[in-house]
Amino acid sequence: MTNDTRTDSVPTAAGEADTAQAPVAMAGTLEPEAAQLDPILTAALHHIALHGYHATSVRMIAREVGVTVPALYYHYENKQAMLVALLDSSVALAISYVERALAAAGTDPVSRLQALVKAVALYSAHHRDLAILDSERRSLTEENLARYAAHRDSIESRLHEIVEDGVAQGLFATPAARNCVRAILSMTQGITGWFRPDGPRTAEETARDYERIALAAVEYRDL
Amino acid sequence: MTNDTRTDSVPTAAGEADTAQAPVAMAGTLEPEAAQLDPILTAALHHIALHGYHATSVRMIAREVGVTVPALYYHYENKQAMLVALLDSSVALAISYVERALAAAGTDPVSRLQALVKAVALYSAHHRDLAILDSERRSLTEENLARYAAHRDSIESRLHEIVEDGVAQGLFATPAARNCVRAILSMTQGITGWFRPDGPRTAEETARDYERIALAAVEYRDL
DNA sequence: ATGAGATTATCGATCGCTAAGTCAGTAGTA
DNA sequence: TACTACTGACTTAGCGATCGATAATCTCAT
Repeated sequence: MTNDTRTDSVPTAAGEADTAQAPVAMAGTLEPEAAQLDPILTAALHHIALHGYHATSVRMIAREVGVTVPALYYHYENKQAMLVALLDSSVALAISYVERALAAAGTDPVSRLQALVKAVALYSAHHRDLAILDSERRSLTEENLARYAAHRDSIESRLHEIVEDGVAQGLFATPAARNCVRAILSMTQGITGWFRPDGPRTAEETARDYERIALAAVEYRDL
Repeated sequence: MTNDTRTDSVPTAAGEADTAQAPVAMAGTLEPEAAQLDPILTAALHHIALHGYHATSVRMIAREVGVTVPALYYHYENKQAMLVALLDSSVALAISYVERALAAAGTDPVSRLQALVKAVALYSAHHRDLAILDSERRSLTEENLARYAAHRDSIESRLHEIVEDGVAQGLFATPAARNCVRAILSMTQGITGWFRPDGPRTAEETARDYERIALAAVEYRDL
């Protein structure tokens, strides 16, 4: 009972004292909205992102929350339901980044490609734990995986449209659009693997690098 | 105690007819050398690549090999030692791909970049199971991880040298060499996530796409 | 008095791992 | 050739710990 697949987002103020939004011309501001996770999911995310789903026991989660194990099962049907809820939140947040960026990006394939790459890069850097969860999708049951994959693929579809558009308009010269899309998404999600918030460069600087690399990858000639 | 952390000499003489060993180092030819894994590691690889280290029990491995659990412990000190042996094999094979390709590539940064990307791409496509193991490195103990990371980083260092070289010679125009290197490696390793040997395109065709994308990414102007 | 939300206590299954025994093959000795 | 000793490669049996999950009960605020 009481399982909920919806993403409950309580719109409290995102108390993140982060660096100011990048004043990039014509690109909409992307505010990292705080992922509103209940204490159980927060603890689950912490452990799963660090050690993986199968290496995380419900007892670890309960201990971190400060409750006993059955309290977890009052809110979630089983352990898998917690992973599902986390992946739902994760993909929802990623898509909200992308939608918001594209909505502010106009119709030019160049600025749309930049916007999408910036969105995924900032999401990957600002929400590393959630973004890393993507690698835990193989622990989903078949139907849960199918649902997740559908949402996830929507981002790839958006990117594919943009690249095809750019090729059709003669802006991008890549002869391998499909693999270009895969490459761009792989490399941008790869940011989760090395980016550290206390590292030498900010997420915004990193995102700008990746925007340029992505434009170069599709062989945009006027860089 | 039969402990032995180094290259395990375990029954390898499984009479399996595999591809002929042809250590030919012709320019542009990368012979995928068969990964020589004993039956235990073969079974372990199969399960771990599919479901992950922590989701794989020693009983599953034993069952697939056709022996009992203690037989596994006669050859490997513990479960972790099997993962270590697999990751050792994996990184050794990857490096052998890269070394062989670079040895045949001359000194031109363009052809060296192509060679390295081709090597990693073909490794990722031809040995998906081994390549996917990279994501299991977080299940290593601290010192095992350090050893693995050192080997793994050597490939990144090689690529970084090549890119810096190309920039110094005015061949590559990228203003973000470090992130370019990360992006190229991420995207190329990402091939393991979608490539299927029975898919519409061969590993070699895919590798050629990625060579071009990588050259474009470092902003090589004469594509 | 009721129900949301937590607790105590415990279930059977499975986990990684090991002590001790079996047994075929090989080397050494006469 | 025949007997002995030894070793490598396994098996049977089972250890203690932990796993995900549940039944029954308790505690309050409404």
